[in-house]
Amino acid sequence: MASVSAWPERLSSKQKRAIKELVEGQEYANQLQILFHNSGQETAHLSSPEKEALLHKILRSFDQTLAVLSSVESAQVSHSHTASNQDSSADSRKRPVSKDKRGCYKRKRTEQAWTVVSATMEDGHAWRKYGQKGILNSKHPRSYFRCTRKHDQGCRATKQVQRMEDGSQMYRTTYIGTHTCTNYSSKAPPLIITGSECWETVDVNNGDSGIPIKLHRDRQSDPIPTSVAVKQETKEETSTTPSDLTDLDSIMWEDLMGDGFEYCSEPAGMVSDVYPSCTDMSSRNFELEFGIKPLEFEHDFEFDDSDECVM
DNA sequence: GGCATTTGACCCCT
DNA sequence: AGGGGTCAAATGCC
Repeated sequence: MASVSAWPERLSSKQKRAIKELVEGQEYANQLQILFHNSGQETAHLSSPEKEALLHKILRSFDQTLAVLSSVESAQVSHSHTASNQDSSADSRKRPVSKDKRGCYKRKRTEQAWTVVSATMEDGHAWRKYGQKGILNSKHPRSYFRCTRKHDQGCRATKQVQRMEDGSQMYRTTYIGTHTCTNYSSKAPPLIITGSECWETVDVNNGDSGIPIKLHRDRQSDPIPTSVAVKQETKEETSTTPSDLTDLDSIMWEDLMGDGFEYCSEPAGMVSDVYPSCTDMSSRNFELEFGIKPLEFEHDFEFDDSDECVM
């Protein structure tokens, strides 16, 4: 168990509190995992309310963390807006050119991300394309979209869409960040699930929406398509619980958490095989969320506390 | 005119 | 150093 005592000095109190909350959540998750491990054995007497209480503690911990991080972030955003408003006109396009400033930005590193394989790029949200790039060893370019509410509501959701390499008409869409806007139409998300290439795809019905969902099941260990996984990646420090997902995300989580779906509970070793693209931290978060194995948060990660690029 | 898309430039990260 | 992500001017569309 890592200690939380040796904070980097430059971390703000809020950031320290965020880390503390994460550590607490980790402890609760470990406890819960032990309970599940031992269920049916000597701790079978433990009531499910006890487990529920632990679960609530974990969720609360993540909520607190996200709240703290959000406040830190919004403070930084408002700070950068203040700075930029001082030296530029209202319309960024009309500001004195300064081509040097092009591309001046802070790359996002803290957003939750997950991948969806879909026959369509539509998902009920309004997106605006802001870029397209050819990707090395990929036949198809990758398109970059941001939420159309980015500016008026500060929604930070983005997505990347790329045609599948297998020649099918499917698109692999990576969502980064959750919608904080209220722009979501009632249109059901087309597809939810993704997995690694070693999983096979099974079509099932998506209830009212009439849009087929492709489930990826593990051929090796799960002959019956009950095991579903969302390839959820969390970049760096941010961890997300279903409770903080909004709109589309909530629906997705409900679909996944509802009857007939259960999360993979393969041994820890399998996790890295199934989710090869996850970063260290994201794997940990995945394991944490699914209670797969005990984990240790690194405390030497850094919050990006530097000033935003002034446009 | 307003908004979306295209596309080359620029910068971050590995 | 190079790939990938983002910016923003130019352009297109309604």
